[in-house]
Amino acid sequence: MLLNSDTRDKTMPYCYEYPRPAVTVDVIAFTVREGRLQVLLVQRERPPFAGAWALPGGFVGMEEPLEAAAARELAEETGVEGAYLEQLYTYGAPDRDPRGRVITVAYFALIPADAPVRAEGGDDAAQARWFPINALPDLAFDHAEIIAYALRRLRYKLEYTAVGFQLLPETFTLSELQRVYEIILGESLDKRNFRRRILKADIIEPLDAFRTGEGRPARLYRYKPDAVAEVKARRLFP
Amino acid sequence: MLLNSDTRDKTMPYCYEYPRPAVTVDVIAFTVREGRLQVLLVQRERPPFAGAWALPGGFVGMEEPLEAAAARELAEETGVEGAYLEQLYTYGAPDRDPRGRVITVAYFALIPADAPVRAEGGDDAAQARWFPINALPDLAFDHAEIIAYALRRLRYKLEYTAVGFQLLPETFTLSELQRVYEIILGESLDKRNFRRRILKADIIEPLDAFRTGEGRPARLYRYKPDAVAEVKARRLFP
DNA sequence: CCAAAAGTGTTTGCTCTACACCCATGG
DNA sequence: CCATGGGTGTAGAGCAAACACTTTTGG
Repeated sequence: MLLNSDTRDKTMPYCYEYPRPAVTVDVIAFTVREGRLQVLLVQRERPPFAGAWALPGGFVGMEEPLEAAAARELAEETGVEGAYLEQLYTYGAPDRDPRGRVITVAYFALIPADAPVRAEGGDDAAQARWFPINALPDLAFDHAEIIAYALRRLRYKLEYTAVGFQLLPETFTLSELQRVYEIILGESLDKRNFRRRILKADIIEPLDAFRTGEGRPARLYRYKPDAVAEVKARRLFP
Repeated sequence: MLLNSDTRDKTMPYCYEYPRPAVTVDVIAFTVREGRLQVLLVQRERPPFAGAWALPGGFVGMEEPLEAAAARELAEETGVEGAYLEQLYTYGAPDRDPRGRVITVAYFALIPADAPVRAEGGDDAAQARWFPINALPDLAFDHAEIIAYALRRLRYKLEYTAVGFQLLPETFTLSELQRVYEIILGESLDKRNFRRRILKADIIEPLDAFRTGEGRPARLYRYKPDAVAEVKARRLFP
């Protein structure tokens, strides 16, 4: 079998002459809206699984880094750029796609609550929608498994890392931050302990501004600009 | 460009007609021998990087699961089967291989100290050798970066998971186990605290046998058979 | 009996948890 | 002045770290 032979650099004596799997990226985009953790899904238009919901994703360009492909797919589907992206896992069971061998590199993304997301039918023909994590439709391929794992990892990261900020606007109140944690972890937290822990971590700083609403106005915070770099440094996944 | 078109299922109307990256697996095989943490490397015979040392690895078969490919490469290089294997990360920078686009799924493996490893020139033409982690030769591709990350992850896992047993024979003494931890973490640990922690974790059980040598004989332990399953369950990486 | 490694408890500091009331604002 | 959410401190328990001597065997 001689395939892909025209993409081969003839000066390099190595055996590239085999059929290759297709490589895709899939993105698990999380956001917190309407008090719930939600995941972005798109409706498939073509078989297999036509009409079913699936993770946004697509083929990796031949000159495109993997994370760039994930960022591109996310941007195409939602218009969101610059979101937090992290490689999750690579799924490659031979039968995971009925069309043939497709290996997919899954990324998870955190979308700030105030990001203007163009969903509900983006310019890509496919319809895109947010679904609450506990009310997912039937999913194509092995995407249910992928989402379940992404959720585990998100919860886990939330406990030892400062990644929760990525789901909030640039400035936020401590109560808003706590609510995000509670929604994702699925349990309620003690206000005083939460504030103490977060402040001791020394990754957010108070601003001279307040959010006004019902009740006493709440001080606004932002994460320290250099804490962003630190979150990356602490990452266990490069 | 119409490539790979003969592998396509014609009943499936989807665009597979694009060039594809090659997909490989690379294995970072750790072992503890001669009091040091070591990594298995093979010497490349062909360009690029002919003569340089590299991680064992190779192409993924079209019907082969990713982990199976990693296990196969490891077995071909060392004869070791059934070792602990865990997916590490997928590397896909467009320029990481001068021959063209090669995406590699890296796995790390833990080889028990008593496993009969056929290295030093296996039946595969390439020579294979263990290298101490702190005395690595120049490495091909981005393999130095991959090993650095694998080491970080190994150290991290050792602290919150019971993975250290995978580097020891089926039965071992607590001192041997402690030595493995010390070698990998690069620091010495308090004997009493170490024993208390390990025993409280309730994953190993004492046997009615002793290892005799210089000094007082040491009780042998093994990890509980069902603890193996539990280690897998605790895994954060499916 | 001596060398060598195995084995064993207690104290102390610290971190995490549980818990209840006053404060500032808008209507 | 009242309803609403924001903001604050302390005591007790459980956990982790520091630390030194006795025991068993082989030579």
